[in-house]
Amino acid sequence: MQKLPGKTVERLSEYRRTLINCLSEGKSFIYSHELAHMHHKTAVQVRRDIMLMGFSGLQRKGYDVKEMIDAISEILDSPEGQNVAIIGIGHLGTAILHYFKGKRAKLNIQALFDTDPQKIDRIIDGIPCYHPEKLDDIVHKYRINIGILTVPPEKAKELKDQLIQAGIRGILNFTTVPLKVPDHVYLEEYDMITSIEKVAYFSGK
Amino acid sequence: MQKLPGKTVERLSEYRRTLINCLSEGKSFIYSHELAHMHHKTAVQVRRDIMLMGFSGLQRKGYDVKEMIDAISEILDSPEGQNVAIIGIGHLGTAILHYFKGKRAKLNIQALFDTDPQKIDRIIDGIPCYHPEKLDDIVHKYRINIGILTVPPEKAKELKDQLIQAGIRGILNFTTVPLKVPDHVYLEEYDMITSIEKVAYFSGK
DNA sequence: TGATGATTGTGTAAAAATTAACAATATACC
DNA sequence: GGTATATTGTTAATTTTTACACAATCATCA
Repeated sequence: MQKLPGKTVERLSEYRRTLINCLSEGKSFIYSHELAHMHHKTAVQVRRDIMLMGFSGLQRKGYDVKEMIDAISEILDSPEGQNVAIIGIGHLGTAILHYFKGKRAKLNIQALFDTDPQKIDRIIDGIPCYHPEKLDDIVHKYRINIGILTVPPEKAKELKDQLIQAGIRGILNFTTVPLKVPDHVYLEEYDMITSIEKVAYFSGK
Repeated sequence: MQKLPGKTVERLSEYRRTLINCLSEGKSFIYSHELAHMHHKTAVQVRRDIMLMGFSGLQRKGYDVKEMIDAISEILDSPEGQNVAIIGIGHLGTAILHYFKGKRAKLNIQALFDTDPQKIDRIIDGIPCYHPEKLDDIVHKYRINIGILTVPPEKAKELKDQLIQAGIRGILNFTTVPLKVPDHVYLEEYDMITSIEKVAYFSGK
């Protein structure tokens, strides 16, 4: 299937989380306007997103929560699963590890990398941590295709290059340095400072 | 001045960081296409952003780096500065604290909040940490107007309400729960899981 | 000093994203 | 069983964002 717009993908991911909560609360049907309200979106947008992914609801009853979770998972999760590495196990890397662990069956954090001797060759929260010099080996061995970069800015470029060299397909860059990647690698960047500055700007007079 | 588009504000924040690096490397002028290239943007977009904020460069010489930093700061930084609190000093809260500390003269992290007895009434990285029951007092005392929420999802709503009750103007929500806020409060939400799922989606076949 | 060429600034066009509008339809109620 | 009504699905309109195109301008160098 044709790739969906990035914005729609983001929203589907968000909807899914909410839907999982709904299900656990025993709610089995949901209206577009309910879901919209929970996400500061409009009902039309929710319906359009759902339409774009090829799912449908029942008129006057809304959407079957369980079916919709499955439909979103069908889109977002690759069937064979994907393996993830976190590069840089400082506070941010650790936060991501905790947030994520066990939440998504199809996204497995397989390896951590850090230069801290206290961490190298230890198991951290169930996941082994290695020295970055082993990056190439481990990426191949565990078929890792996604790297999450949470290293200090001065190391970002070097490790990005190593990840690409090792054949990674996607990078999520949390460092403050914008990175360049070749076309066959998907790059997503997020910058906390920017978010904070944006809040500061819009919450000021 | 009229508020700029959110996207432009984000880019200005990013440009500023790059420009500060340029300056520290002794680069005193920069072309729109150079800045664009560093940020995966087009030169036109950079020029338009600069135009929107009312700054100008010199034809054939580009933009004066120092002047442009000042121009962006004029836009993004409120002159009297803004005071920030981080609510939840787990790994993520700590990461933000470290990332941010001392980086922006006009955004002062004034207080931390956490329920961990090990942290309450201690100074963490130079900033005092309090029990959330003191939130209202401290927000007023230090004139805090921005709150960064990095608490477990089940506590998000309650602490959001307390922040708003205390008169906060902007919230940056890093929890996985979408929040509702009244119109006079600016809300920015970021969800790591969504970013990772987006990378997984677009880096898959 | 005059021609050249690179770069900015910006009106206009294009593309992308969002919203409005409304037909189709299934449910609930009488 | 018939009617009213709430909700979906989708086309069309609108708005927002980005890119194109090019005139204006100023350093540079012959």
